[in-house]
Amino acid sequence: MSQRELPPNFSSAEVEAPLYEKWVAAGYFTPDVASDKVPYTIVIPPPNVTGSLHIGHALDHTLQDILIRMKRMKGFAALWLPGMDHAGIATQNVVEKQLATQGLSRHDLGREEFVKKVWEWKSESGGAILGQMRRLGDSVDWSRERFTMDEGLSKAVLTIFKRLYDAGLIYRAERIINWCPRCMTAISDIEVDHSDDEGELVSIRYGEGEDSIVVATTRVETMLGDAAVAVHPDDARYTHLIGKTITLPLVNRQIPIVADEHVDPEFGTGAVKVTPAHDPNDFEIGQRHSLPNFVILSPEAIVIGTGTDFDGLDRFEARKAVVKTLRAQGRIVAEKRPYIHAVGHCQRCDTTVEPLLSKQWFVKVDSLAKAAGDAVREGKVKIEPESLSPRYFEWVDNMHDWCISRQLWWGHRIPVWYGPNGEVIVTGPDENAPAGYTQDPDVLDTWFSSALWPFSTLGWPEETADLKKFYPTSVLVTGYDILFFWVARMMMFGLFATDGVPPFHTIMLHGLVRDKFGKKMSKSRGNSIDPLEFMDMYGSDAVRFTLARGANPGSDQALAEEWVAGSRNFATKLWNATRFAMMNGATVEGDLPEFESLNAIDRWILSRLNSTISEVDVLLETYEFARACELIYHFAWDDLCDWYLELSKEAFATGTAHDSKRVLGHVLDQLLRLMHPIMPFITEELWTNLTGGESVVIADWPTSNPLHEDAAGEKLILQVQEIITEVRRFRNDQGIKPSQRIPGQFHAPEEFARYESAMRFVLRIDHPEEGFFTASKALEIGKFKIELDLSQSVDVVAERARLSKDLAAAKKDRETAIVKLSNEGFMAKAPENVVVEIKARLAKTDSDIERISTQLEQLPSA
RNA sequence: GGGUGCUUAGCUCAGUGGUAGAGCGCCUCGUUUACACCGAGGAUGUCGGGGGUUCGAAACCCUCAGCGCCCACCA
Repeated sequence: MSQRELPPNFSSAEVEAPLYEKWVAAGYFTPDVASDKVPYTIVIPPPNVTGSLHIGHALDHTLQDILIRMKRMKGFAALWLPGMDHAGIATQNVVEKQLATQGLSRHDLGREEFVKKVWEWKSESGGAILGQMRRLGDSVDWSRERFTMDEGLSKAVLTIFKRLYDAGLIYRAERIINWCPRCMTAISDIEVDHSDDEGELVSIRYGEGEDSIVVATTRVETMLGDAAVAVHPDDARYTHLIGKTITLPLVNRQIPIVADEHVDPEFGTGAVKVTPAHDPNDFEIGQRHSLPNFVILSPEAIVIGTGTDFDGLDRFEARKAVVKTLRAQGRIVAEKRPYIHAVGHCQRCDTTVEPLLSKQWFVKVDSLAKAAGDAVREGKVKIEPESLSPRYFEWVDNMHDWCISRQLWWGHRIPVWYGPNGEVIVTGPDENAPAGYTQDPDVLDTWFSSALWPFSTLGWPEETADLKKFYPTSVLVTGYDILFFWVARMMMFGLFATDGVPPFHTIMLHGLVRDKFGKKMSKSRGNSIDPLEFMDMYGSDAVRFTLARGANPGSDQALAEEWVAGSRNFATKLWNATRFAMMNGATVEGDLPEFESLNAIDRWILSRLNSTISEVDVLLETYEFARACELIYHFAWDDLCDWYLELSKEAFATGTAHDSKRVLGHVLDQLLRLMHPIMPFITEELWTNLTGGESVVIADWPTSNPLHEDAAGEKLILQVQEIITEVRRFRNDQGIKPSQRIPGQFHAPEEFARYESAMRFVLRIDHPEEGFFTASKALEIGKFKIELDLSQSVDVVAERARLSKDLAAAKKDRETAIVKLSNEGFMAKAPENVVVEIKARLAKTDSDIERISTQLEQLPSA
């Protein structure tokens, strides 16, 4: 009769698309700028567009969407700032790789053609991602999409650049920067990943006889560019050499021996070779001692201009060759191999980064970073969870100047023009350089424009209505891994551009998604998870719920297919429960019956609903997604499905459930609203079917009702649950099948009388008939007693085992209670309520022990 | 080297002073009128080791051990 029914797959276009269109039609994605309520905005991160949805993006969007949906249901003018169309080096890399398959590089195409190709690729992949985000129920305002390269953002970039330049915070200088010989561009400090690699530490003797000195290096080839040898000024071993010159081997250049505080006399020989053009430390030493910069590597990292035979060799070939030659000359004093040391790699392509002397544009970060740190220190901006704020401070307080120029073609062109006579001008929006000027060929670091996101997307620098209404934004939700890249920079630029207004008041940081063993996901490991696959298999709601359920503030989450399957099961459970409720006439029509007039079962579920609503509300407001999901899960599954529906079945079956139909309708109505942000699609479908309402997306957020708090009702049902569980355990131990009906007689206190029939229904215990054999078996739970007529004899062995186990447990409880109560310290210092509780526990164990002992004695001796 | 976490049931993780929890997995029984993507029942942990504070510690302090992440210009 009952037919198995499964909900539709809410990730399929047929089911998801109409719901989505409905939300659009309901105006859900258009923020109500006229709303009186305080606006609520969330900033979403600009994902690295790679053409497919990364699980990390899915997590970002899920959490953000949950907050936005909740706020909109609460009546806020909530807005979600989009950020899909962001351009990074990653974007350029993808296209370069495509070109490489045809044996081409970007230089073969030329700047214009290349940018065109990137655009083409982006519109395809960007579109694909938009569609994928939609399947998660993403409540982004699509009309605000595509900001990166359009005029709106360009204007913001030009404005901020000029302001910073005029304020003296952008400058051009020749510095040692991180250079990627593969990408052929400068990259900033944080785009360099350090890893401990196997290298070599080679000690080389410079000079002859008494004036010789030994230096050690891991990059032997750089000795070709040495400009000096440095020692510590207080190092007695070398004082006689300071100021002298020495011959640099292979190159035969005379180089001075200088004294510099930077040198650590404890390390190695206490003498260090100085290569100002190829090492940041050495560059500084060079500056202090006016040393020349010998550039010996090309942008491709090929040795050049040394006048030696090594010219033309790749840096790594040159390293070997130089060692070989020096060894032949007897100048190698020691070689340590392998020598493990930190080596910088390009974050994008993993190529070993080369420190290179180069003329680049920088942002002077001192004042900006200070302000960014102070905003958090002064409490203007809160980092959630707070435990991650030291990470922020550590970085913001120790930041180097930020290299913002990139020798790439995709991105915002640096708005600096050079005149024929060496003039330098910066053009703001709507300004043009005079004829004959040429523009700087470099583009800006992608994070330069990203840092403008919170206000550029709102129309800044224009004083738009959106900007007035929604800036500063309320909360930024993102992974902690992006704290330095993006968050700190938004803080710096936001504070600068808007005269001290921080771009958001809360930074909510979530963790990273890892595989089911808690291991980092990586392509090479093959443990990457594709959220789209899971959405296809289990539905978008299941993926969302899984991600939200795992999102404990600031900590990583392990994700496996089993969890997603479990969430899908939960969705199915909800689907079936609602279907069952509606079959039994659950309704939202009319007023809720007077609370006091309801039976304890109804009052209990309303009371439980009440506390669930208030707790979930608090948890979501404090970004405790995982705990909110747990509460909802257990309320829906345990309280509602396993207990309320089971206990109400008898009333529904006998047609005596008028009030319960209304209560059940109310509970589901409220529960579905509460769950909507977490499982948008299925709740929309169920809620509209149940209530006939237009859309749950525009329904009011549920509020707790203090009148529905009912401690007495909860206590009574708790006892009913204990009784039922005990009887079930007995039946199970006795090997009585769940479906087998047995006759039984209830002896219970007055307050249980009203619920006897419900309990009989659940327990499958029939009223006694003629010939009822009362002596067969009596179960006692507290003051409650059930006599059962077992047609077969009682399984004495099983029953003895069961009772013995209960007895042992009770005795153990009694023991711990007695120990506590006879402890003078405890009695003197423990708070009153704890003492009362322990005393009650003791009383209970006393009566339990007596009852169980009696039962044991009455058992036939096998 | 600096910073910061973690160590609780087979696995992944909750749990900030009052008798140890969840999900998954495992064992037994079961098509009972929502649901086998299910129901009922069950087993499983001296809460990393050692000290200390406290009437009472998984939780607070010290220490040791192991693991992780971030940052870092030590040749």
